[in-house]
Amino acid sequence: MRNRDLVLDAATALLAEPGVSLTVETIAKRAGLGAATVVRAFGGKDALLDAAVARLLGPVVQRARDLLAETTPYQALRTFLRELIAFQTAHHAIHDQLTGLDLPATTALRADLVGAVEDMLDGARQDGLVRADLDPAVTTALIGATALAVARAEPSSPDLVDAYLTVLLDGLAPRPAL
Amino acid sequence: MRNRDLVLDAATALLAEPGVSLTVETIAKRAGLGAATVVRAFGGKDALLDAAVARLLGPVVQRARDLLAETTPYQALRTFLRELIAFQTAHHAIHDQLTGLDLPATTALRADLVGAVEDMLDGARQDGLVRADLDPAVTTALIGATALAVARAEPSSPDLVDAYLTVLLDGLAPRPAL
Amino acid sequence: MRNRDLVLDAATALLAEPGVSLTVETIAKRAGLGAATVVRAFGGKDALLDAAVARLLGPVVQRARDLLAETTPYQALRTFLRELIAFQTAHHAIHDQLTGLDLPATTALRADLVGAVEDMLDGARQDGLVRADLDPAVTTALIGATALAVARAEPSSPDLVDAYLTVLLDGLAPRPAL
Amino acid sequence: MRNRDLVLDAATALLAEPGVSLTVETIAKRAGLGAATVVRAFGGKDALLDAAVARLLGPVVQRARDLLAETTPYQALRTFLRELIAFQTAHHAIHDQLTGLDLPATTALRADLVGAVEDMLDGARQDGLVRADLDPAVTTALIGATALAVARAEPSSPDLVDAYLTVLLDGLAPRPAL
DNA sequence: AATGAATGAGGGTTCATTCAT
DNA sequence: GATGAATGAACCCTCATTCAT
Repeated sequence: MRNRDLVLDAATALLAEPGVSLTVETIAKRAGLGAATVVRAFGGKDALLDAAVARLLGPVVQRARDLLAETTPYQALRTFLRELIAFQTAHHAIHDQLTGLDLPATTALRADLVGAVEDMLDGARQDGLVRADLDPAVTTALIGATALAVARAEPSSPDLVDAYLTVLLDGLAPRPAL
Repeated sequence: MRNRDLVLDAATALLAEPGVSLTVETIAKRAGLGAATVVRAFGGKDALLDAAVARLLGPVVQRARDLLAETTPYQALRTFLRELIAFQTAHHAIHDQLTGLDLPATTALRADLVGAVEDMLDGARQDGLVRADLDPAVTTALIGATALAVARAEPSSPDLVDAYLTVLLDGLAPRPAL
Repeated sequence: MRNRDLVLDAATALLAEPGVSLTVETIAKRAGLGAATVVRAFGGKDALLDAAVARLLGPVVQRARDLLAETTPYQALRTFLRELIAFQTAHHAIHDQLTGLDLPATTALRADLVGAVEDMLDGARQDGLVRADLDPAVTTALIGATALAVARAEPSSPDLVDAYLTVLLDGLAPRPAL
Repeated sequence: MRNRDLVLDAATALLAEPGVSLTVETIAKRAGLGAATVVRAFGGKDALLDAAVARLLGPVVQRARDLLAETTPYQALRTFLRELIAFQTAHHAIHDQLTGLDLPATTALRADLVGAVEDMLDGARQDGLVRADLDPAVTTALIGATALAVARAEPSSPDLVDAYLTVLLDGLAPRPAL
């Protein structure tokens, strides 16, 4: 069963390469296995990709939870957003090829991740560091959508990420009294 | 050729319908033509979709230029961003199905559009309405990436768009003197 | 669309050859076409076989109805059973390869055929030529099951058919008064 | 080898369950063994199924011989046919999944079984209880084919079996003198 | 010029069988 | 001797593209 890991490694690697086909055959070849073996090990392409993405996403969610426990919500948000973008940049192709597939584990982890970001935002709002005139859920959705987009922007540059974080956090800051 | 328009209309309509297959046959059926006619009229699926997307994007670019001529850069930016997001929301599926295709006309128009936004930003910056501590090109890229993402967010809601524009423009505002 | 007939002819021919694989590729090769063409013409293997079998079964059902109209029920039964067996013998493999497939047209025609046989039996019973101590539906089922089996027996011989009809009809005759 | 029995038990059980896949893996899982073990124990799927069916058929043949020794041929025939049908009904799927396979042991046992039925028929004919105007071999073939079909009829009902035996035996009875 | 028809390439999946452990 | 793992072959199906009509 160590081949499960071989397959997941191969799928992960391909997920990080933009423009790749991401067929079962491609994954199998990358793993040094036959296509049938790959299918058999996971029971279908969807399940395979679900497992691969979930394996990638798991540590990210954990990191969000850890940051929430270790530091202030606002600081957690700053740090986590930067890391999240770095992660998504590194796995550039994740979202591209996955539309229309049934990925229950991935969906669940994404919900966890959204929840963690919402917790960060709520805490920061209570600490007076995030404006209170925006709906929390909408704000979380906004961050989720835009962070992903920044990570996947072509070409991706550190400057873009810096600019994003600057604009976002300044835009989220409480409005100064007039 | 009148059929070119029929095909483009059909492709445009299908581009706006999420979850549709967007095969040559589907487009042809929608256009009331045979599949071979569709291919022959454009020389391939990529060229067809390129033409369809370009035809959609053309008026958008023109609108950006018009706004620049009619009003202040900052106001043009505000108005255009909202309209751009509405446009992309309406043609939700555009980006989904187009990854990996070769679309030269679309690429060129996107460059035009980016240029127009950059002009808006430059003008607004010179008017003192946008912060000057961010690289113009990077800022434009940031807007391009995030506006697209907000438009394609699931579920799309007017609240999300409002929150996006609020946070973005506040985040882009010049920093108050301390 | 004359290729629909080509495909149906090929499928019919293969249906008559015992031991053949009856794959889409086999059918296509027999028809002198590509496999994709065959699938495209019918929308799937099941639909193709359904059409082929239905095309075979249609005249058989019609013949049953004609016999009912032309002659006495008992005579119709005698004649039809012999012809039915001859038909099934000629298309030996029909039933073998079709278990588990979804064949709506075939199923409907089989129901028609069963209905016709039941009409023959009912009429013959009322004419006093078939015993009245057996349930009509059960008797029809009995004939259907056994006629098919006789037709598919290996090796099939005219003697077997003769013996079957003799035994069946004698066995179905009204019991003589003691 | 004790595993041979495990495998045969599993195969036998699956043979009795209609709608089951009857793959090597399914059989192995049912037997609590690995698929490779199953194949190695018999040298192939055909041999495995041949052994399984033969093991089922053995007692049936023996029962036929016992009945011939214990009672009159006609009574043996009546009893055996009912039991044979019950047996085949219970192992409904036997014939469905076995077409096209090479099963020498099964074939041999079927020949034995046919021989026993022929003996029953011959005896009954000599006792004046079965008509003499039909070829013995053909009559045996007729019974073999139809009994199997009745057993496999869908839906199987006791009424159908009763009707079959009634019609068959009445049809096989000597013709009354005119 | 238009198209119905055809298809080659490619995708996912199943399964009996083989082999290293 | 037993098996988890691997796989080649085979199957059904989709689709952009080509071609004879």
